[in-house]
Amino acid sequence: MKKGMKQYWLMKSEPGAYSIDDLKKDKCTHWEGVRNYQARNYMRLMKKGDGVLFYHSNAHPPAVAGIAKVVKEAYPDVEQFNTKSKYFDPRATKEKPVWDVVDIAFVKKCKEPIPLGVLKSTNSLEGMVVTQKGSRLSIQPVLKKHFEIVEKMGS
DNA sequence: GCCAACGTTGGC
DNA sequence: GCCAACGTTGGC
Repeated sequence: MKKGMKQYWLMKSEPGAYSIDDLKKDKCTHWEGVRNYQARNYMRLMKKGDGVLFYHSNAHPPAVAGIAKVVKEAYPDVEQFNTKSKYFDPRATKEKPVWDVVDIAFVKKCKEPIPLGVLKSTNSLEGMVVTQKGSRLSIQPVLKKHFEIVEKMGS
């Protein structure tokens, strides 16, 4: 990836836990609680300004609900040090943190959420990770062309 | 609520 | 290092 080249991602959240409306209200949030190495590694690749498809998982239907952007690149998740937190990790130390967060900001909400079923049946989105069977990863890379198609579908 | 698809853990 | 058991995610 060339320096300065904008990248695109999809980030999943259960709307009952944190929805696009919560992000709209908050304007900006720490994406805390990622406890999967592959997802963490993708977060570490994120650059300020990258585009994010905000996806509602475990929703009815599951759908892309809006657009966000990266405003702060990966830094340690304070919850891993908090013994009271469900995200506490006894292996993590301040010197050697294990888990990171990024900060994302609200950009816009889709006029209508774009259901997973529609993404799957859109030929031009073929190969998009979220449409593949068993795609549980909570953070996924998205191709520029796919991001732009989905963004257009939501406006 | 079911279950497929993973990821993680721990015994060996 | 292998792999069975277990836990979690998330669509349906």
